[in-house]
Amino acid sequence: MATNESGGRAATLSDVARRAGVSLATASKALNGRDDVAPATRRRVVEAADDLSFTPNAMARGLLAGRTGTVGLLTGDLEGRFMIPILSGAEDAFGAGQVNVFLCDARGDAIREQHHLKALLSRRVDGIIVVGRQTDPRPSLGQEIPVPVVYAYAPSDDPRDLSLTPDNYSGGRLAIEHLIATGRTRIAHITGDPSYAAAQDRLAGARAALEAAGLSLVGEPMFSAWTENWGRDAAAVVLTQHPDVDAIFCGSDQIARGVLDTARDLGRRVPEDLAVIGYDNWELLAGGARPELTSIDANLQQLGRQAAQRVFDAIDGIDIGTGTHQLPVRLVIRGSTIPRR
Amino acid sequence: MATNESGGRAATLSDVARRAGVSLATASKALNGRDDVAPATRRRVVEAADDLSFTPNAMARGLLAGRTGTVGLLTGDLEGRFMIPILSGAEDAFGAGQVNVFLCDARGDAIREQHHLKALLSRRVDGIIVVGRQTDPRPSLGQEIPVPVVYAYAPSDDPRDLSLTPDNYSGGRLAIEHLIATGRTRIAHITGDPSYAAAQDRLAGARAALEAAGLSLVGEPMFSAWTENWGRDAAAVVLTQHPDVDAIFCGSDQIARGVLDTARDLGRRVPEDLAVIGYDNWELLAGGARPELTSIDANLQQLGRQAAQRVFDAIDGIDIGTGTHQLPVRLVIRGSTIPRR
DNA sequence: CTGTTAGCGCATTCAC
DNA sequence: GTGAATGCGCTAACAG
Repeated sequence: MATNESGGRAATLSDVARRAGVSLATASKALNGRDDVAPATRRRVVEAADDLSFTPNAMARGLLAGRTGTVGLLTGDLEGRFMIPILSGAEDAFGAGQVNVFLCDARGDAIREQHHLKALLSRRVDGIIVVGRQTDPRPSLGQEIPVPVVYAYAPSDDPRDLSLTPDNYSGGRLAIEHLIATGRTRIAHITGDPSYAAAQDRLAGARAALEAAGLSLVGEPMFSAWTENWGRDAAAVVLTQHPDVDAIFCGSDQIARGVLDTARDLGRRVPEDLAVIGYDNWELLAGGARPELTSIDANLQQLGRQAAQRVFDAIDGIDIGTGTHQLPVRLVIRGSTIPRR
Repeated sequence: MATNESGGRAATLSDVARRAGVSLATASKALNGRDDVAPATRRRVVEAADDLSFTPNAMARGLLAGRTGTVGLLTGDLEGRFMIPILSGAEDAFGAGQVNVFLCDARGDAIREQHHLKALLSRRVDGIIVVGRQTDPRPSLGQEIPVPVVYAYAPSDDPRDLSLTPDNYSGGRLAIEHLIATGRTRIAHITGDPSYAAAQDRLAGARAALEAAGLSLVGEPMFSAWTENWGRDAAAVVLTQHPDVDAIFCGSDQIARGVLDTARDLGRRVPEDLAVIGYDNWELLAGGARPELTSIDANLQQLGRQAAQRVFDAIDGIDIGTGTHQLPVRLVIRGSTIPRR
């Protein structure tokens, strides 16, 4: 709880002006660092403002300026693993630029999303970032929004929008190239829900890399859920049906954790007998695994930062372009693919 | 990206009034559902507003009303595991009440926190929730804040503030009572960083429950890090030094995961030979474990919701009280403490 | 029922 | 250099 400082509302610029014995206009100039004000006067004003712990009313200011210095972050699902880094990156970028972020969680509900969108427009946000929960294209907010919109993670289904999404194809390719570089040739793939674009894109990248090396996947890719349990079960199948497999590319770190479990149960040494590579580079899972998990990092925080930057640019009138941009991912090598020295 | 709808700025209430052929005031009344306006007139106004896709300017409205319908969420560290549910709960509660949330991440930096606080006050938020990253008391924002402040998770160190924090003591007690109820008597404790109040409080609760049953911990509680690796290492020590241990109470789910690993390595069957209980009920870890992990859930989303409710109440002039309130936690039973039927 | 008037807090013309 | 007006978009008194 808190107490009001001076009995009533917050101090206003008139209060400051009165206390400093100057006019409202002069007080404004003095506090805003305009140079057509006498040094002595400025000092008096600043002091008065300080005494009253005056805080300029951003609303009043925004009303005049036409910009609010706020942006909306419209997320599809806060709980998701991928929101946080993106959100964090965006908040970081905006925070440095004196911009404040309205957080709205639509909870995967289109109605709620519409409601939040309306609220954001009512607040006259200068821009909006829409963060989806999957990398599958999502419905566009439409072209009628009066402020710049950038889609992050889940691209918009309208090519006239600007979308930033991780390059899952390259991720799959990177993973396989790394496995091949460490001498693996019998590579299987265990991944999550086949209805996810992420699963399909990573697989496509993986296949391209294999093909480029004159190889192909051992067995069919195994699809099911993005869970540890699925990783365990699938690995048991793979290692039984194809005992000569020397590497498994997993669609997520969770799956990879399950795979590691089963590998140990079946007496396969990782990485000597079997290399395992995950996806997402979720520190909690990758760093806690035994051995630690090599993984693909989608640079999500970076993605959030870039989305923010684009919104910034758009607000400044810079053309930010359109279309879906695939942002680079990176390989993080740990002990599950190369033996410790 | 987006296009401006009508070449210029967003439609204003005057635009609507003009188009409907009424005065500004009438338009306002019509749109705000005041009853002293003719039905026909209202229809015309609403229609005009619709045509122009008029969205009321919340700033202008707020300027008049003295309240903005916004609150600040000042977090210490977005990345942390505990922020999200709290944040999500708060956003949920506020969202239902037409309130929008400013998200500010201080990243554990006092300077940045001060900066964000200033920004929030400048935006004239109606209230603030401060979410800390640990349950240790944190410095108060002070009593000079002109709006209600509620501290969540990390309580304020000033008893004049209102703080909501999970009841770690009860959590420790619940865990032990459950183990005892399932027939365990040789119980060890492996937990995280001893400098965390959470570690100490949970331990204290555990000790109380043991004492009440005429028991005591097997060996000294083992403190180190909140990690899977520590859980593995510590479990090896415990199970070697005290082979007769029949239960391990872990300070976090991560630690518990490590303990499960070692238990399997050493041939202990869970839960038959050894019961393991975690803390936090992190679905990802608890649900993916083999067997699934019994754990203590701190009801963080609920905590976030309650914090929001308190802020609501305070805004409405209701006295929300002071002091640190310990919110109830709950036991979630899974296969690591009771055998599957 | 409807329209006119007066601000909310501030930045920005302009005169002085 | 400084101060008196003007208006951002809107709602709440009033008066017609």
